[in-house]
Amino acid sequence: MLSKKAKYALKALLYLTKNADRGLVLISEIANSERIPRKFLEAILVDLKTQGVLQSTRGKNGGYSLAKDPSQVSVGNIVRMIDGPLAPIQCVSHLYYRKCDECLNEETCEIRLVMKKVRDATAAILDTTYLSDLQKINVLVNEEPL
Amino acid sequence: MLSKKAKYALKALLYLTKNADRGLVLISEIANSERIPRKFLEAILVDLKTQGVLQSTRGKNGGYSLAKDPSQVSVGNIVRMIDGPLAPIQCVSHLYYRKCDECLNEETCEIRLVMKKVRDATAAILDTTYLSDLQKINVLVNEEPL
DNA sequence: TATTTGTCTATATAATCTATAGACTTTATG
DNA sequence: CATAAAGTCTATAGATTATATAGACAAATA
Repeated sequence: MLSKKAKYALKALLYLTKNADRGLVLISEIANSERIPRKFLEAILVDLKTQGVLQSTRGKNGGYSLAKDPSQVSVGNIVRMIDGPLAPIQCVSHLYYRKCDECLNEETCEIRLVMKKVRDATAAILDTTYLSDLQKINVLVNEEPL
Repeated sequence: MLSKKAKYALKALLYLTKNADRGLVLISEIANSERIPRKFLEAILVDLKTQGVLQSTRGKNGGYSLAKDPSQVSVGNIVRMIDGPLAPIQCVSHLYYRKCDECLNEETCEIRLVMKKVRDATAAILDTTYLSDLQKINVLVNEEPL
């Protein structure tokens, strides 16, 4: 399960992607628009800034904007930043690999093999889906005829 | 992330699958062989029994065995029994569907679409992999030449 | 009736998730 | 230079879940 934190992060980043032409956007605008608890969102944005996905300016007229091109930030990147490994078990993770405590022989672990498939399938989707891809999805929907 | 509980459940079921011909197997044997905390495993097995995957007999010569044919029990079944939904977000789950609290329009939610792909890919793997499939994996490995 | 084995109930600890409060710092602008 | 508007930092708190452990209880067999 994706944490709420990660879901909020994705929503916030997508909002900033959609509003990239408007320059800096206020935390509270994002919080209101996406119905994310204000203070919780603050912490998430600081986190994303630390990780280099966002940039911000303080003081009057300040706010947040993307630090990278939306075509360079994948959903997989973001989920990993907030929640850690995509893999259902760590012994199958690429970036967060760790041996299972109780496992005697990793080579012959059948569960490991199934979970590896799941990890690979998940990564294949999330690591090839970028913010820019998500943004495009509803363009047609929003362009309703007058 | 799969919980340890679910991983232990899978390991225990796989162990029982491999030892199906031996009749009833002791909790403590499973716990020792798979290095699962004994008392914790107990609770898991009771759970799996309640859900109809296992059967047990009390008293001397008692123990656990599978209640179904291993070709009828999928990894997806088991994971759902213990951890609930396979889906990364509930709004995309088939059996545990629930609307996201903060979501205004589910139809146009881009995040929902990516996560739906992940859920479908995961389900495609786990719902078509049965205990019997897992059991087969190491048959060749174990049949080492003398 | 003693022993073996599963069952039930309660408890404990730790971690994580989700969130909130409030003081502080920076920046623009009048 | 004072004020207002914004992000930042630190602390905390409540709830839930994960991961166990202990011990009394019930059933089956020999």
